[in-house]
Amino acid sequence: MKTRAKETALPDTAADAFQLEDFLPYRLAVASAHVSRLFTRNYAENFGLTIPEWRVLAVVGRFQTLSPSAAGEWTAMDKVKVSRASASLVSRGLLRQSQDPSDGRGRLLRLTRKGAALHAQVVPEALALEATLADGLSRAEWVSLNKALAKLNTHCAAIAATGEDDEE
Amino acid sequence: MKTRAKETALPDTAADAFQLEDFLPYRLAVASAHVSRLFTRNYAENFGLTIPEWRVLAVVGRFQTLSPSAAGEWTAMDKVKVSRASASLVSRGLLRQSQDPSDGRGRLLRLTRKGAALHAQVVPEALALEATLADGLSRAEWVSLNKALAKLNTHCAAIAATGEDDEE
DNA sequence: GGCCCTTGTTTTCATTCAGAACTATCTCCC
DNA sequence: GGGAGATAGTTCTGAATGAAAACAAGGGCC
Repeated sequence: MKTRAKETALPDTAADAFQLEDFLPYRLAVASAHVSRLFTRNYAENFGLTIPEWRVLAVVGRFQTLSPSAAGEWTAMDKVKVSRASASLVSRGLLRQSQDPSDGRGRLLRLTRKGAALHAQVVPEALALEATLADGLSRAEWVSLNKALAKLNTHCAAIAATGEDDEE
Repeated sequence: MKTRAKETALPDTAADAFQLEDFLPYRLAVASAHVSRLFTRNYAENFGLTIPEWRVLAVVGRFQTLSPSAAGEWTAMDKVKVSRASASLVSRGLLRQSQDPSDGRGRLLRLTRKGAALHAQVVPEALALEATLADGLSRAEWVSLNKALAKLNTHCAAIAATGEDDEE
């Protein structure tokens, strides 16, 4: 455009006009990083929890009893991450892990009394932080953001699935 | 106390009902991780670029000449990340770094011919991948997602700013 | 019983990140 | 003009994260 004559005369005007800040993956990554940092700090400072630990706590608190693999599905974490997070929670007396009586390989996760108390304390806090975020948007925007993200997630999962098939 | 009653008005009932998958920070983190992985793979396999490198490339390509600190602002990265990314780009002959004649501390980033060629090649690819993501949503959903994320970003920045003031 | 699958834990190695230290330069102000 | 302090960038450090594979222990099916 302006200095086009100086350097290359390539037909890449589209590339020159590219604005990173309007690029959805960028926006998404930045938003997620912002929000994650907000939550990480809050969980770490007030409860000594990492995000994986918080997720396991949340999902076990919801289902009372859960296998690690089921926890992994609900929290979108792989088994390694679930294993580490629950080991940490167990070591702090927040979670109890027992054998699955119906399957020798399986384990069952369950909150201790202490873990349940923490859960009851953390959830409202998380919702409050979420509400703080929601304050920046109108109700309609908030709802549509949630819907769009949910849809994007399923769409990404679909893309990733087809990608795996193609590879190799 | 498993499912003692369907609904009691106690605070911990709210905690029991908490669904991680409807929690916006969770949705956002999962979506961002999905999308980031998609792009990371693509950039790495096809162009040998990491995401920070791609961001620097994009923003320098747009402004022709840019200081590292300005690049950091445009890419939402700290100076350390910019420094590493540009060092890597320089070492591969994609970027040139020179002294700022008006300030001995400052540097100026600028694409080499090779870097400009890569830029012209990567941007359409990125837009194509973005379009693939957009395919999963209606046009209106896509637009509102973008708007909502932009708004969320500015709101987060505001929250973080006030947080910093309070601390210590 | 033998073979292969699944569940879950642990290890390893490379990458990543936040924080702080460090170099060099500029600006302000005495 | 010369220090104190701020700023631009780079480098270093230790912790966290990730992917991938090794490993242990059971289960299911022939």
